[in-house]
Amino acid sequence: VVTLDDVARESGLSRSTVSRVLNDDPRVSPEARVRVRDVAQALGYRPNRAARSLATGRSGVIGLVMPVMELWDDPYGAHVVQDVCGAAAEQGIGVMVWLTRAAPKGAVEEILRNGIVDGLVISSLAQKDSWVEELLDGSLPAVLVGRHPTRVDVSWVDIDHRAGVAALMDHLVSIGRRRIATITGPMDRHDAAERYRAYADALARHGLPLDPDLVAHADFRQPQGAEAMRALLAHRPDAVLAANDETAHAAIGVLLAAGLRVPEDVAVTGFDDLRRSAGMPLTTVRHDVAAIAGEALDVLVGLLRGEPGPEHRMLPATIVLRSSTVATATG
Amino acid sequence: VVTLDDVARESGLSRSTVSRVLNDDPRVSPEARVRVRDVAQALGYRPNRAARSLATGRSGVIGLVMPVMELWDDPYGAHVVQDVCGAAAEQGIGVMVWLTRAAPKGAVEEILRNGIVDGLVISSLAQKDSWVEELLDGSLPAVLVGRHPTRVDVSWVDIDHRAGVAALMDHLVSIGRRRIATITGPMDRHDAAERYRAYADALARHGLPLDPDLVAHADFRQPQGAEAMRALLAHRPDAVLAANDETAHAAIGVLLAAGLRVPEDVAVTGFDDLRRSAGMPLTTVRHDVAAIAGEALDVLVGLLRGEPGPEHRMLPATIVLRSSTVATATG
DNA sequence: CTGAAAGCGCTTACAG
DNA sequence: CTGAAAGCGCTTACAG
Repeated sequence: VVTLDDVARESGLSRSTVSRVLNDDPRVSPEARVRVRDVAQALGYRPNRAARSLATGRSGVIGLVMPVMELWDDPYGAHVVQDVCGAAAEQGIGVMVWLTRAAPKGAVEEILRNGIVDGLVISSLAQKDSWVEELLDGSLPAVLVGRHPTRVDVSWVDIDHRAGVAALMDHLVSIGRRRIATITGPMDRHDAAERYRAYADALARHGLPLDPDLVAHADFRQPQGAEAMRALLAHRPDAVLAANDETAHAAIGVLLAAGLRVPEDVAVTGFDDLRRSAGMPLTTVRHDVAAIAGEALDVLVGLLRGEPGPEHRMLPATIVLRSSTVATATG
Repeated sequence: VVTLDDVARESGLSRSTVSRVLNDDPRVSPEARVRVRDVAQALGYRPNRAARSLATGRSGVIGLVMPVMELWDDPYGAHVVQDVCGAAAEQGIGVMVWLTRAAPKGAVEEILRNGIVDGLVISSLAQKDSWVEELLDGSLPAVLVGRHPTRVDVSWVDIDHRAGVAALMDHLVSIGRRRIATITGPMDRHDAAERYRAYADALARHGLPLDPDLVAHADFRQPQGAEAMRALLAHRPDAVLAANDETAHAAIGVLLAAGLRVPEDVAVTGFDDLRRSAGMPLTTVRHDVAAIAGEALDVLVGLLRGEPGPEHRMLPATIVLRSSTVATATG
């Protein structure tokens, strides 16, 4: 393989200069810059990451930690993995993934001291995960994705779940719905809890009662979502705010099977807009995971550069109207 | 941080000896071994991976490459990620994950030359993925997970899909079913194609006709699976071999909704047994992804040690009988 | 703007 | 069985 020495020899310059060019150090003459670039290109030079890492003390690799369960619930988790990896790749940063189990004994220690990652992106929607706290108390710079923790001393990036749901509720009320039911997600998850809270808040804001009969619990997945919808049926809602798109699709299936029209008889909303589904076009909130991942990486890179933390970024939630609530919508 | 030098100084031995102890080199006296271990422990020494990597030319990190789509289709993909990471962690090996998109231009180059991984675990069920070929033609040792490629010069680990389906079919025939329908997976995937082939083979073996009306196509996911089952309903099958568990559950839902009894009127089988579902206990084939991941890692570690390849390992498929085919089964 | 030199923390022939 | 020494391929003050 070709090393920095080879490039130096071939270009007639010193290793120092070659190194500077490769690291975009401004203290290099334009001529040297061009020459080095050309030679490096011609020789197909690629810096040795281990050597660089040893010299600088940084690896150019970050860790992504996520409970493996989040890969199950809905498309969200997979999007996080994909988009964090994508955003990192764009910056030449590598990603090591730890999919933690429920009780990751020793895992925290292992992650913190593995000695290969510079910092951490942590995705945990669970309301209380002791291992997250342990990780945050460790020595690695870290940023939380998709969670608004109770702790205010940690950096996080999240979208505004409550604003999104508030917009959906306003929309439902504006089209004349008054018996608005909800199917929640797993309430031990931060995002599900936030969305439910926003549902309750919106009812109050519009002077509507919070009817327990109109609240059904599910787990973000279709089978449970369908079950919840069947339970709701007896109470004749004229709208259903589902905690996510999967659940919304399941609900629509049940409604149609029961001979009801969507949206004429019952309007249905979802949350996420992560994948084009076979079902009816959904009025929903766009959960832009790619944007979240990009922001998270941005925050982490800042921390790695020594910028002061913590940094908090709340991304706006965009509502999209489609035919599950608006009969005339093009979808 | 504490380095190897610190351990050497503190233990009164040379760096060479300390290094040997840490690498389990047999040429060390028992006394030295104990002394070094104690001191290292007391000081909380952790080897610097970059330094070790630079000295040895190996990183102790492998790459996992998988099309991001496989995370969507069914629980299988997520299991691969989880189990490969788990198996690697047990051996102190790190994993970098690349979730490739459909057309990963530049990605192959990036993966091959990123300079940080020693070898690759590649998971691709697509029948033809040009990037897989490119990766295999690269300079990194690699093992394929869950695929039986056309190329015979590459190492792979897979379970015996055909044997699994054959066993399911024998079982269905043995309980008297003759109008056995199937709901396939996406036929451009190797696993789906294998399972379908085994279905056809089994029919022939039992002298049963392959009736096109009894074949419906789906994509491993519930909505399409339900659709396929509805299409099948008109042709009155007495059994349904679904391409995976998700599809089987969807099929059962449709059957029950149509007023049919499972298994009395229609027996249903799945494939995977990856997660405990809320639905009816399924007769299925156990797809032991953890075992596959373990074998794959074993093969890769062997290749990294310089053992000659390619290595091929076909794992047996275990069939489990439950109440979706056997009314008396305990589930 | 450029280069010689030291150093990052390990491993591994080589000599004893 | 043990140690002194060279080397892995970079970066970065330091001097010019």
